Amino acid sequence: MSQTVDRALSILPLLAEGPADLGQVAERLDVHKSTALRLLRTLHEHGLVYRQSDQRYRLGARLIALAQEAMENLDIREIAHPHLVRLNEQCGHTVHLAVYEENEVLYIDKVESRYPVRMYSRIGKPVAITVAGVAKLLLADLPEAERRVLADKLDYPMYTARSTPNAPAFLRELEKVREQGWATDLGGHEESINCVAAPIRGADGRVVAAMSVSAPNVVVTADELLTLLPLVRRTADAISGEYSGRTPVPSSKDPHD
Amino acid sequence: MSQTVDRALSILPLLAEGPADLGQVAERLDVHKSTALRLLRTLHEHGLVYRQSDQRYRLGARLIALAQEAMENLDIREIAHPHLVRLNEQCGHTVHLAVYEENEVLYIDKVESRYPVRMYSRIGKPVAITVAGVAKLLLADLPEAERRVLADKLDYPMYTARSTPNAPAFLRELEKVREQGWATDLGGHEESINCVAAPIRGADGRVVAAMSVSAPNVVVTADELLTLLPLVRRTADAISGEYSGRTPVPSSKDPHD
DNA sequence: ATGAAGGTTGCAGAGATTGCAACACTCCAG
DNA sequence: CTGGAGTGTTGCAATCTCTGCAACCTTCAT
Repeated sequence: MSQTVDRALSILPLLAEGPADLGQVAERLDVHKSTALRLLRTLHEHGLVYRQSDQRYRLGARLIALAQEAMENLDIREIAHPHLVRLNEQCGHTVHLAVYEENEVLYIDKVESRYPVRMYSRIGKPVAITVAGVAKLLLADLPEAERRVLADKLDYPMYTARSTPNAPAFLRELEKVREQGWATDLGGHEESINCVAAPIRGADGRVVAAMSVSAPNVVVTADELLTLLPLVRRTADAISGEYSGRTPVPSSKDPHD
Repeated sequence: MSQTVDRALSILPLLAEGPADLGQVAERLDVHKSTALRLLRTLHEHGLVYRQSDQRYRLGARLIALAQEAMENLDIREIAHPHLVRLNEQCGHTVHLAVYEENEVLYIDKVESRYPVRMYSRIGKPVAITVAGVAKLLLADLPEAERRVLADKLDYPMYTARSTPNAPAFLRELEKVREQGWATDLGGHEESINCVAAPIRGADGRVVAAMSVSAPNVVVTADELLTLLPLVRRTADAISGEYSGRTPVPSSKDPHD
């Protein structure tokens, strides 16, 4: 909508791939070097871009700090965190919290497993959207039309033999998840890792976030993990209740109105 | 340098404070509503801004994902991580890695203490720059002129009675740190928490990052923590060596040139 | 020294951006 | 049901900003 800003912002994902010098940026944006320079300067002034000693540009520290603040402002995260910790204390496995936003599902919180074998994941990292239990729950709650459109746009990488292979299969899975009110991922992302997931709902019943417990086969079998389902659902419901204001929150700072 | 981009980027920190509606954004930017709308739209298209259900805007998920990539591309982080983990296995305490950039010091990696008592800190969070051991090391390495200017600009919050009180004291401390080649923070940020820190240097000898081990009094006394200094320094040196290419890296993917 | 490669600046023309005003929409009160 | 306030949205013309160019500067390697 705004050409200049559009160009400037296009620089960010470009630099996310790795540092680049002025010429490379200009070329990829298809603009004159001087134009690229001025855009980079503006980004630099705002701290979103940093110029390293070899004069190449990369993403700057303020970006990281901004993202940090963005996450802390997601109040679902604040409310959920203590519940996640408690769940982790009870079962010992890795607990994740994720939200959906504009065609992406992101982990926004994580409590690490107490077992030595941990799975790889990181807060802020986009989730494997076609297989993760939390992703299924979040997408299953979208209006049907939107769900169909999105399912068509997605790629269906076969991480393992049990990955969701294509859009129709995915839509069927979402329908199932929608009805049963919980989801699993049994080795669909990594052969040896399973997870059980449950939805967190706002006051209007819409799914605002999803949480999951994950563990590798070597620690517990899929069946054993499934026995945790009631606990996971209870935790999710507790968070839902607090989030939608049904439970008097133990102690919280006053909102500014 | 570029008015349009400048305005657009100014929206980000504004939204970092909390969600805002179109009118509020326009007012704070001192532009017409329609202008603010178009800037917000552009930010939205790039996913940096999200429109929540009540039509207010807040920072978007792509921002978080971008920051994630930014951090993963800091190769010092990649190189250092296994060393930090090993150090944590040896001593059991919380290990931090931090870098300096444009008047800020940021934690870019962290390995949690294995003890139940943990300190609060988060990757991406700006460090308490006047007291943290890692901050002292990073600032101590700046050219003297720059150090003086920066020291003057800083605030000196008295987190505790042992916090650095003012610029002259800070500069003296930096001088000391510079000479001894390591730093501590003994209760300067939180009364009961101490830390020992060591610098990581590039091939040219400049300090590119700093790492620290932190632990609360209730777990180990300050004196006990200090006995870890040689270990911390050895770890930092190992990272320095690998970072500046003196050590043949065990295995690494090919750079694209 | 010399040349090449990349970064930086002033300038005039082109074109994008701006603010305005009118319009759409939602919500609430009468 | 109707009217009105509060917001968000769009078309348009004037203008001010941004763009690309070309010349200049700096750094580095030969």
